[in-house]
Amino acid sequence: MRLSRYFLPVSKDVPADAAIVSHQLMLRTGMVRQNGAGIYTWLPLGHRVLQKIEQVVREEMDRAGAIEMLMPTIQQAELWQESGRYEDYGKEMLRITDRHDRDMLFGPTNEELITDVFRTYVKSYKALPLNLYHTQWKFRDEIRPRFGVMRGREFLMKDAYSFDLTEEDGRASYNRMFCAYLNTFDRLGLTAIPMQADTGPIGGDLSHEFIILAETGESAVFCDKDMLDLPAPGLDLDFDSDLSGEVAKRTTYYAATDEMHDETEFAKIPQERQVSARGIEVGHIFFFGTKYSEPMNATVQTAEGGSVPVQMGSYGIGVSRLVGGIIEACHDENGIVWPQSIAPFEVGLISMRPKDETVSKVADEAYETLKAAGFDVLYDETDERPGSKFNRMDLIGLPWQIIIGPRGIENGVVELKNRKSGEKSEVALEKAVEMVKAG
RNA sequence: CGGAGCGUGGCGCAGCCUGGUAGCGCACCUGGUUUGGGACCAGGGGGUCAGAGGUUCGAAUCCUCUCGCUCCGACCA
Repeated sequence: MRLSRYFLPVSKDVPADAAIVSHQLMLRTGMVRQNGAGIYTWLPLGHRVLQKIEQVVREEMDRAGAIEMLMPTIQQAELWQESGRYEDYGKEMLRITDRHDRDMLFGPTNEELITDVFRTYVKSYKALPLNLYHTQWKFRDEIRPRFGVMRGREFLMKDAYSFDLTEEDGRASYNRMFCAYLNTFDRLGLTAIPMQADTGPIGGDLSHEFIILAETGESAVFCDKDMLDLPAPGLDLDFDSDLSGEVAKRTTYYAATDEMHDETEFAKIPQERQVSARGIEVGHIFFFGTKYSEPMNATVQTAEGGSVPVQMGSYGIGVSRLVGGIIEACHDENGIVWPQSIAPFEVGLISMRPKDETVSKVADEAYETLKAAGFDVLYDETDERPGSKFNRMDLIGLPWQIIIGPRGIENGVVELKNRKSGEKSEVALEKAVEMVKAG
């Protein structure tokens, strides 16, 4: 993408309304624009990141055997009346009425809809296990939205739903999601800690929150330091195998959020391993058995000819929240430092003298070479001073910068800068391509 | 919903107390000089001062109401 043709409204000034660094940076880099309390327009740069995160989440869900679909944002009230949650959900549910005076709502989550889909089409235990997911906008009329996209009212969430014949199978599905989540967050450059969680209004008895540590996190969290060093299960994990060992490896450690915290248990950890910090919840998984299948009559026939309510779980990842969460974890005094996996562009190409024919020709060629190598490239060929170009590129945090100017051209090299380490090297373009590919 | 604060060009702010032709920095436009870490000079465009009532000869400024936003608390991906 040529910067002169792109839409990238960056700002030097820190917006007064933004209280935390990720929100400030998102506004300064022109990723989002606020429309109202907790409601945001995603501008091109922010939209790119959102889509990249969504894609990583999608790939890991697919790898774990989940199947993608798409459910609507606006739902009819009937299904919610059936499950009983139309009353239970309270004011957080945005209720609306259509022209025929029908009760509708903007979906805060999708258990009812998916259960309805399931009961309509699935009748036999032979179709199980089944895991269906989608990534869709949700609306929760929060009492107090805050911190930009971290607690918006409208937010993008990936939610998956598992269906199994028995509770034991259901727990196996839960374990698959547990491992898939660890891999997902790992790919996003995050250390996410699974923590025993309260099940809240969704219900059920088995639930974990996935928390990333950040000073600006909304909840106090406590865990064993050793947990932070556990590697993710890995992309070669066999999801058809028994994953209870992988899960147990991580659930034996002490890790709890504020509301589940047990000071006595925590004190049993050696002092130097006690981590007391703040965290951001980026994922939440539940196994809730027949909480919805029973009232909504979602049953399957068993091999014996009987009929039982299906065992369900639900698994959410806050995709739009992750944008803020990742920035909280990945920034420095100069701006954002994107992990390569989700950077809006992988390479920022800077032409130092766009008005100089030689420089411009070499830079244009480099642009084509980089694109051909498969990179997303933001090509700054604007006629601005070097300082503002460097600063802008640092601010938006692309992992690699390739700088092309008269000095390098004389020696047949480009300057490659790693945004995270700040390391600069003068190498031939081909070598730079290799280095970027290597990460 | 309880508590605190803020609404003045796109962004950051001053002006309000003590009423009298709306100002500064950034950004933007034009011309020129510049060009390896946010340049300089000259000229220029853009604001129903959140909205509605009221007081007054006169309101960004004083009074009343409404709306919006932010922060702290209880709730949550």
